[in-house]
Amino acid sequence: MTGAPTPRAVARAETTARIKELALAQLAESGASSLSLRAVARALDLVSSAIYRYYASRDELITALIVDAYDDLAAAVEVAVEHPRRGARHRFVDGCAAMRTWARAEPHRWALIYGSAIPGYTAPADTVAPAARVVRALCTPVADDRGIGTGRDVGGRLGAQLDATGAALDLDVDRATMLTLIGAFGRLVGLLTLELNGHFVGGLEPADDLWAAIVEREADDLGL
Amino acid sequence: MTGAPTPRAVARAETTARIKELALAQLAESGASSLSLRAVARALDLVSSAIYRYYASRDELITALIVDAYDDLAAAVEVAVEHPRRGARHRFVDGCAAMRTWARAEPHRWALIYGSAIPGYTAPADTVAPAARVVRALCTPVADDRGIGTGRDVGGRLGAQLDATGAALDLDVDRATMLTLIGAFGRLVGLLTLELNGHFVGGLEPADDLWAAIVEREADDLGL
DNA sequence: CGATGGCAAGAGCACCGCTCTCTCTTTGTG
DNA sequence: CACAAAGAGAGAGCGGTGCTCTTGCCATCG
Repeated sequence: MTGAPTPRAVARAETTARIKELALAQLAESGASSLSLRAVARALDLVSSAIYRYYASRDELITALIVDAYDDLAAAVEVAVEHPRRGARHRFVDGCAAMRTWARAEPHRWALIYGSAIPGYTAPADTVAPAARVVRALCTPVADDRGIGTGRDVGGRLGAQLDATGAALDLDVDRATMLTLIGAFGRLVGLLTLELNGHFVGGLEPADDLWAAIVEREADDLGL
Repeated sequence: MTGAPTPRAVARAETTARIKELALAQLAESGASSLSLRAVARALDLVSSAIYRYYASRDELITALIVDAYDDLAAAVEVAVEHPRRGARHRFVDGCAAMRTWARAEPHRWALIYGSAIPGYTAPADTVAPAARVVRALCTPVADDRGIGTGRDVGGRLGAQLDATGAALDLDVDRATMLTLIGAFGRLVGLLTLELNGHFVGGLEPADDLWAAIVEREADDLGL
């Protein structure tokens, strides 16, 4: 069945990939909300209606781009974090650096996944697994280094939520560490969002030093 | 000159306000990128081209909404922070709570100011003062409580950037505190963005307890 | 009173997402 | 192998968008 893919199937896969590729290029220079299926079709020498053979709607194309972006970012962080010879602290810092590097290189794709949701557009379930992969990758150095513990435990509803989150991410860390990790991830996302959206132009640009200082502090908080 | 505004000027101001008001309503239910001048015109019983007498372009209308959003959020935080009888820590915590309350009540406006920048749209200079007002309001409890100092100083380029930022915000705090404040603001923005965009639906929703725990930690870090 | 200038209207341009129908070609099967 | 089924593109079309330009009305001010 899968032995010899028919020429038509090959062509279809190729066209689908080209559409995504051209959409990405267009995204890079005009942003998500002005992504035009018609323009993609034009660039492909196709009539606009033909696009709908490949993506049922503009939202479906955007969803594909979102999933790709998550996967791409997650892969970048995973690679950065996967240095077996370095200590946990170095791996965490490298993971953070990889995230910022990716975000600065692909600000439009960053905006796609961590920016404001497109109005009326609700992310389908396909996106949650890739999204989780990103935060999981960033957390693995800490999980691998587990055993330190911050002393304080977290109880109540928040404790249960943290347990559930750790389980969903397949991370074996105590609650207090999980809380710190979520806080760290939130901080990274926030600072990156602010930087990419130009909120730092006043006096904090370039933000390399700021980023480094913050990440070091975060590593301290994580007991790395 | 300003003694008796002509009826025409009054009518113009009124129409301008109504346009903004209707645009805001439309924003609330459809999001920024689907804000339609034509729809606003229809709701106003105006022909679409007439809108351009009041706002030269869609971007200009959106800019007006952005400035309003900053001002509104800043006012909310300022009120929350202005309790003279409470201690600095309480005031800071209240300010953070006000920010989250506002963001959850007006997620579309939050997205407008802290979400991904609209493609091709570059925020005009008019927006930086209101934007600074927000972070300044959040920082005032700490600045009022100054004198503690975290011990460590920050040198180099980052130190200068922190000085510049403190000056731009008209805040008299030492560099290490400024760094912590920026980190705190970034974290708040990031967590709020994640929450509003549904990144917590897995297991952290509702995020009230998470928010409370994070803010308490932040207050600790600030030495409040 | 008469000239000026703000204001609304309407037509129009170039674009958009999406649907429908029609035709042609590839595919898989009886 | 022939033929029905399914896939792919083309084209027309609908209702929507931001924005421009021209035209005519009417309040305002010299």
